[in-house]
Amino acid sequence: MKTPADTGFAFPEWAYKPESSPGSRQIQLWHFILELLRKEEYHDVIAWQGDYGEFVIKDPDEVARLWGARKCKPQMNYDKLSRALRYYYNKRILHKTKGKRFTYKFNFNKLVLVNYPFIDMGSGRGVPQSAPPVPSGGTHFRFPPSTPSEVLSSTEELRSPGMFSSVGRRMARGSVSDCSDGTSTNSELEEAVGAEDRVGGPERAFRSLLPPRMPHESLFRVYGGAPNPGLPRPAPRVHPEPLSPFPISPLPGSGGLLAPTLSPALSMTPTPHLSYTPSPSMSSPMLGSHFSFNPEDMKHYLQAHTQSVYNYHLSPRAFLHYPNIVIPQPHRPTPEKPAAAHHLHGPPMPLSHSLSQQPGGGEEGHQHPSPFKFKLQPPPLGRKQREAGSSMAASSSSSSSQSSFTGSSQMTNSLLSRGPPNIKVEPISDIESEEDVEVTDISEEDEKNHNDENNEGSIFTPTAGHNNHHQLNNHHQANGNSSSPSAPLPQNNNPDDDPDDEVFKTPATPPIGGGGGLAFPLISLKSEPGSQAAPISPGGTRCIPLKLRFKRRWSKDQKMEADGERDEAEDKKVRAEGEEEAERRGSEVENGGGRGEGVILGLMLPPPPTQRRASSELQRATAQLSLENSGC
DNA sequence: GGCGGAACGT
DNA sequence: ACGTTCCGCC
Repeated sequence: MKTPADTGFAFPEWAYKPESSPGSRQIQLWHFILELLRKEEYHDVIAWQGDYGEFVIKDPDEVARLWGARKCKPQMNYDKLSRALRYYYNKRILHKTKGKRFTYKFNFNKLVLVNYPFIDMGSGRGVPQSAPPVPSGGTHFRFPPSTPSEVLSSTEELRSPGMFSSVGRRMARGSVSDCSDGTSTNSELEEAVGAEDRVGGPERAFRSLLPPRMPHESLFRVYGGAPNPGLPRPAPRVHPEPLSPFPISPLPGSGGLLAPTLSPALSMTPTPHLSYTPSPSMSSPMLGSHFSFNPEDMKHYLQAHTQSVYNYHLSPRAFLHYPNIVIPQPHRPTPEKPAAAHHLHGPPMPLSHSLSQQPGGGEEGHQHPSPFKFKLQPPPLGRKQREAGSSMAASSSSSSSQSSFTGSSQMTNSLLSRGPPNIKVEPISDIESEEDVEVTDISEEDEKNHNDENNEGSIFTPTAGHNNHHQLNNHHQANGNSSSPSAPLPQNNNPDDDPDDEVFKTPATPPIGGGGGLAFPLISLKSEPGSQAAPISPGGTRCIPLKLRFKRRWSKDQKMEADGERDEAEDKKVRAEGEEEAERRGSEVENGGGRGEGVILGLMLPPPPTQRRASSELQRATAQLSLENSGC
């Protein structure tokens, strides 16, 4: 559809659809809420509160007014707004914090991230409201290229300012407009937006992303940055000015960033998958093991996130650690993937230049889009059906599984590449779900649950558990030992995939491949095989061309997806039965369930090639995010 | 305050 | 799909 080919990413509908996407023409309530949350000016009316993703509407009437202004619905009031919010329960975008008035909580697990990798929700427990969205560094993010498609299609676009320009215009325009109604309340937001317009260099933006604070780092198993295990949070958060959150500020070029900082998105989300899984998605090709991720993949992935970040200027938390991720492999010596390994240690990839390098460095590379797919949330069931159920029975009637999407992570390349990427992974005992582990918690702690909720989880997770373990082992071996030559990862991989798969998978970018676009994958492939050989071994196992690996993985993924869908269906049923609570927790669930849906962000793989939307969408969405304000 | 159905609009 | 509006119920 939209831009088909080009893109590599597919997102969940709600998350990214153009319409739903943040920037989309018609802003969605949750995007709007997020927007308010990230602006200090509105902290008196709405702010992050205690738990991760939890926010409180301090002034319901004002929030409603602002929302009404944005939507040109002067009649808006909290009662109506809250109704809209309640619809998000089913979608799993939000849930109500019981017992607290006007307090809701985002289920970031699944969602967002993609779009808003950086959001910082309250920073977890620790930080109450503040959650500054801004990434550290003061860098402000910029919107991405105007449209995803563009981005995807042409690598250059990302870099080129021109892209932005278009966006900027839109934004600008948007800001101005008022509702015909006469209520022009939106001015405030809009102003902010306007500020955003300015476009800086995209590149900078990337760099800028940094790792802000990591609240829960500990939570995550892996964190990259070896360097900063705990970032002291120096001054990480810079709040942007109220009005203009994203000033132009150029980043510090050089330094910025830790280059490494990768996408936070992951981190934030509870969902593990992404977070960490960088690999998986990417990994598909490479490693299967838990963590495996190729540097390349990671890069791509990260890049993608980064972009998102920019786009959204969300907060950084997400990033946490990507910079160098080290994976400890307690048990098995082998690292994940061969390729990865060397990448990590060794030579920076070509791609890397973009982010990793310094500003002057040059062009960034290319961010080729690679399609990922993610599955996000499960589709909510319609209650209608339920009703129907009376007659029909709620059974599963409709299947609306939107859950999957793909995204591509184009950008990641650079991220990882930076130097020696070390990825640190915390010990994984668990296994199985890397994913689970990874993310976990962040937010959730509070909730206990675990249970089910996961409906979502259910979606994906099929059997991962068992398999995973098994697989994992394999992976490890593969990686480390290489003893198992044949199957190093890819094949079996299911393992990694699985979880990851669900999480995100990366296809090889087939579609894209052709030609025009660049598929990053391709690139990576080339690079790998190339000279650097895998450290691994003689055995050569790993040598498998990435392409093949991807392919294999892909296939699996697809299968997986299929499973996933089924799960969803089940999910729905379950829900129907009643699991409200579960649902609520669902979000949190991630911990446990992990894999489930979340997926998050982006990483999941793409399913059928056909589906994948392009990355373009992604970008588009991001770009639009900013636009949202404009509204009416 | 909060929930969720229903009709309706886009 | 995604609300918006209205409304009854707890």
